[in-house]
Amino acid sequence: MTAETTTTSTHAPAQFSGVAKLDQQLCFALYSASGLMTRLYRPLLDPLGLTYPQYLAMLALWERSPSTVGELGEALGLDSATLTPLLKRLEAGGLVTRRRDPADERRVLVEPTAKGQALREQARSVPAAMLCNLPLDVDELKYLHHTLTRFVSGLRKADPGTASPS
Amino acid sequence: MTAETTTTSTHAPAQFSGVAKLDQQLCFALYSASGLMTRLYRPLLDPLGLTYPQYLAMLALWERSPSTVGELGEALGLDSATLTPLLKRLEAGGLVTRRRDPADERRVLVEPTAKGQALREQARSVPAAMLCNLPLDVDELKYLHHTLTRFVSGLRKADPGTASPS
DNA sequence: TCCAGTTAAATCGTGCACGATTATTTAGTA
DNA sequence: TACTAAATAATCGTGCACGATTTAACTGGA
Repeated sequence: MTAETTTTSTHAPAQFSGVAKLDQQLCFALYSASGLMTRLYRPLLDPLGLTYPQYLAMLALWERSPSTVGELGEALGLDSATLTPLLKRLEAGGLVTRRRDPADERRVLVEPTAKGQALREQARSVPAAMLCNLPLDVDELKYLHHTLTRFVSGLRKADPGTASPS
Repeated sequence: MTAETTTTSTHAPAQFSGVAKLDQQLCFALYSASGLMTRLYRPLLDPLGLTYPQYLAMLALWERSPSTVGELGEALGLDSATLTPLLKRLEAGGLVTRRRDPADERRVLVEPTAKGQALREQARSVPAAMLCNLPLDVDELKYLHHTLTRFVSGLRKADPGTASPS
C-alpha cells in the first residue's frame, strides 16, 4: 500500500501527535465496527431466537459437543460469569442441555438438543445473508480477516488477565 | 452416555468453507478484537477512573463542549438509553455537568468540569501507551484503520433497521 | 485418612448496549 | 387559540461482559 511518511520505523516520540491519534481512531473504529456488526446480525438472528453471543455459542457447540463451560469460554474468549447465564437462557429456550460430567462433577457438559440441532439447518442461510450486507469486496474482507486475526492473537499474548494454558 | 458417534465432526464441507465461512470468522475476529482492545485499555484507564465508553465520551467532550446528549450519541454511535446513565456516572464523579439548554428545554447540555478538564492532562499519555501494546506495526495499523473506517461508514448506511426483504 | 492446594462453575456487583415506551417541550397549522 | 406532529431525553426490561468472590469437587501428598 502507499506508505505515507513512514519515517517512524520505531516508536519515535517526534511523531506522537500524528501516530498517537491513530490508536484512538483505530480502537474507536474497532469498537464501532463490532457494535454495528452485531446490529446487522440482529434481523438475521431474531427469527432464530438468538442473540449474537448465543449464536457464537451454538456455532461452537455445533462443531463440538458436548463441550464444557470452560471449553466454550476458551473458544469464545468469555468466562463463566458471562457464559453461565447465557447457557441457562439457551437451556430455557430448549436449545441445549446442561449436566454435570459424571466423571468429574466439577465440569458441566453442554450439548445441543434435537431442537438445537434442527436450528442449525435454519442457521445455514445466515452467513451468506450476512456476507451480502458487508460493504467491502471479498479481497478486502479476506485481508481484513487476516489482519484482525494477527491482531487478536497478538493481543491475547499481551493480555495478562488471560491465562495462557500450556 | 450412549456415545455412538463420539465425534460428530461435521466440519463444513467444501460448499460452505470458501466464502460463507469468511464472514463468521471475520465477524468473530471483530468481536474478539473489540473485547480484547477494551480489556487492554482497562489498566490505562483505571487510574483515571474511567471505563472505555466513558473515555470516549470525555474525548468527544474535550473536543467539543458543551455538547447535547444527541450530539454525543451521534459522535459515538450510542443512544440516550446508553448515554444518559453513563453521563450521570460521569456527573456523579464530578467530571461533567448536565443542564437543560435554556434556549430549548428539550436539550441537555453536557460539559466537562474543571476536574474533567484536568483529567485531560492525565489522559495524554494513554494513546502512546496503548500504541505500544498493539501488536501490529504502524503500516498495518494504518491499513486496518483505513479499512475499518470504510467498513463502518458502509455499515452505517445499511443499518436503518427497516428489514424490508423486497 | 486427612488435609492443603488446585480446578471448575456459579454467584455478586457494576457497567454497557439496545429496543420500546413515556414525558416534556417545541414547531407547525387549521 | 387549540391541536397535531416532531424532536429530545429519560425510563424500563432484557441481555452481555468482567473483576472478584464463593462453593463444590478433584488431586497429591504426609
